[in-house]
Amino acid sequence: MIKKRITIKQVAKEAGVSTQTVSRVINNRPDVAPETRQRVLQVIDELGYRPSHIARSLIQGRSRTLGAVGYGLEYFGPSRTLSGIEQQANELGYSLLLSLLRQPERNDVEQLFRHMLSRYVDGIVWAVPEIGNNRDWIRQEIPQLSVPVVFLSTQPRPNQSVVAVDNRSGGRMATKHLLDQGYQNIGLITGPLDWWEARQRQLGWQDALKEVTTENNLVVEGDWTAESGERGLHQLLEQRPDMDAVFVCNDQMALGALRSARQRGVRVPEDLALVGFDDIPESAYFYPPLSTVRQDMVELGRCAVRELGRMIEASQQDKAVIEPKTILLQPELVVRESSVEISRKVGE
Amino acid sequence: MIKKRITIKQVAKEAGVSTQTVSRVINNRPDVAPETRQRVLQVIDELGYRPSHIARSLIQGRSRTLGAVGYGLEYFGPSRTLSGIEQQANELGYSLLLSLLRQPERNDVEQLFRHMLSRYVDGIVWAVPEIGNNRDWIRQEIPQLSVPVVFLSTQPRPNQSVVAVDNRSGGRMATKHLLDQGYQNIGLITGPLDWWEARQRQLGWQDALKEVTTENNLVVEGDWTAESGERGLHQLLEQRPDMDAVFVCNDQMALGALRSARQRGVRVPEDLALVGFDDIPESAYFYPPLSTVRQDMVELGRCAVRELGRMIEASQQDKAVIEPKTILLQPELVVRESSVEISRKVGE
DNA sequence: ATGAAAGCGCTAACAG
DNA sequence: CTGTTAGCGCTTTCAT
Repeated sequence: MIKKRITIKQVAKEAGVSTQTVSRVINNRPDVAPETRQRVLQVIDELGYRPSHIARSLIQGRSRTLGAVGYGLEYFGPSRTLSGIEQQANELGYSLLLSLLRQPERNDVEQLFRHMLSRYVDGIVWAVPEIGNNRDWIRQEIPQLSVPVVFLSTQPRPNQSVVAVDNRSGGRMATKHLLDQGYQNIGLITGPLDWWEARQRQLGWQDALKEVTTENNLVVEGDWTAESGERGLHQLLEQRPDMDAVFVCNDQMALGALRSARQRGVRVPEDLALVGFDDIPESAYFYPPLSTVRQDMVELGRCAVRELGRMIEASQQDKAVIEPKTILLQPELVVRESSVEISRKVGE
Repeated sequence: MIKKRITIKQVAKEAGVSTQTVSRVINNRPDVAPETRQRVLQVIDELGYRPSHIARSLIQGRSRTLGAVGYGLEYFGPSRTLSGIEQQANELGYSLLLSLLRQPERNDVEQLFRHMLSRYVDGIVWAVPEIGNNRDWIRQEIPQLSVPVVFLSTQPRPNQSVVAVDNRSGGRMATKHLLDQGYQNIGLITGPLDWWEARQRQLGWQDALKEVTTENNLVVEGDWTAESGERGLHQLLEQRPDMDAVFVCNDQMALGALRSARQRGVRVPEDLALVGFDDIPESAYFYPPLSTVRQDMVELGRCAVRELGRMIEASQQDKAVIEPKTILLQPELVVRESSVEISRKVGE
């Protein structure tokens, strides 16, 4: 049952060559005589030999492994992102060392980094939302850090590589769409405002309304949950009975808002139009189907890993360190019934 | 910028001791003089030394890393499960090497295992649903495998450790609940029947109906998507206009069924009761709120890792190899409005 | 309580 | 084309 690991030495002995030659074979080096190669390959097969990645890592100081730090896997976005990260890492020939944060607000970054570095990760994808000042460590830690890091969904910073969805643009799209449909008083249910992404969506809403009066009582802060969306809409409608549309900053809260509307006898979209954010698979089946802003989280993850791969390559070749980039992915408006003028006309 | 790794040697030299002593200190061995320890610790701190996990793994033949193989992270269940796996692994002091399968039906298991073993994982959590015969490899591969493996959501097999939710019991609960509420003709929208879990839920439905006639035209096969739930209910209602309740095998399909009912003017639960499966966060906000069967996927993952940890310990100590266990987690019925008799009475 | 030697499994840098 | 010699960073003997 307890198999002893078969080493390059045993293969070498069995094949009557040096370990070097075996090494050359398993690394597909060209400078091996075809027959020798054949023989070695056969012995490898017979013995069931498999190279030790660990030994290689030790020598080369790199492990072909990427560290991924995530948060909130229970939500739709983050799990898609991780999926994208894994896919791209895999395609680039990297393994993934996964760590999940439980308290994204204040994280013991130092220890986490140490942990990953002690495992010789070649780079790190930081897929944790920027909340409060949970990025303050960057300035202190990063300069001493010996591997490239890419940040996801983070406010762009000089000298850092960041990949994010353009939430502001998304918020603008959603709001502009509502204006285009003829709605006048457009409320906002935000995410928790210590989240950078939530603030960006709010800014987008403001952008779109800039020429219209932007009043304070059109905004309520939610916490991403359906429950907060339900409460949020109640409150908003109390404050502003004349409100005829709301940009709700994620689909879950929009679902809550939908219930809220139903309970108050407010028809969507006839009396009130709603646009969400995220395009979770369920939102097409809400009642009514929810207009929303789709962000391609899988692509976000892939994109981050691609960028990280580039940085790793560059640092390996000791070229001038690659210029940190900020990549913004554009979201896409998905129009469904919860915001469509045509229903509105019919309804009124 | 390019930091050279600080080694135990440098620390030893700086502290005026041998590398051994340093090793003892960083491993918290008792046999070091207090003063020596102090000195070494101080040098470690000054130099910013961090032990290399890789070197340790090479020597000890273990890496304190668990391999996790997953699938379908974009769905609610699997991502929760992974979250649980990561949590428990972390608490037990293990890192996680993550691999995601893209085609769960036919997977190149061999290569994946090799990959993980070459990285000296101490054990593997196989969190891929059992679909078709994508477990056939077990008999061939496992005996030769040198590390413990725990299978999630897999049909229990002799000599394998399996942790799964009791889907059959869940199906029974859901159906029995509908019977208890006085519904008579209870249909079924299943998941894809090449999934073991889907078949189990179906068996649960059959169990509950065993004394009632179980007719074939009460069953439709879905594919877990809302769309298939929508189609499924249409078809079922065509076939059996007398049907007054349906157990829908996941919440997404139930959402589709809800729409289907609405479109046909069928009231839920007055004309038709619905029970789902999973208890995704949204289902409490469906219209009407969905009764469902909750499974604790986080606990599933945790439980699997705990079991794996035990197996690893045992194999390390070379005790008689631990007896493979099958652990079944019980799901829990969550009753909401989509199946409640009281509404029914009111409605009729 | 501490140190010296050996080596985990492999590759880099030379030689030949 | 192939072999030799080091040594990655650490721990495990076994001394002392």
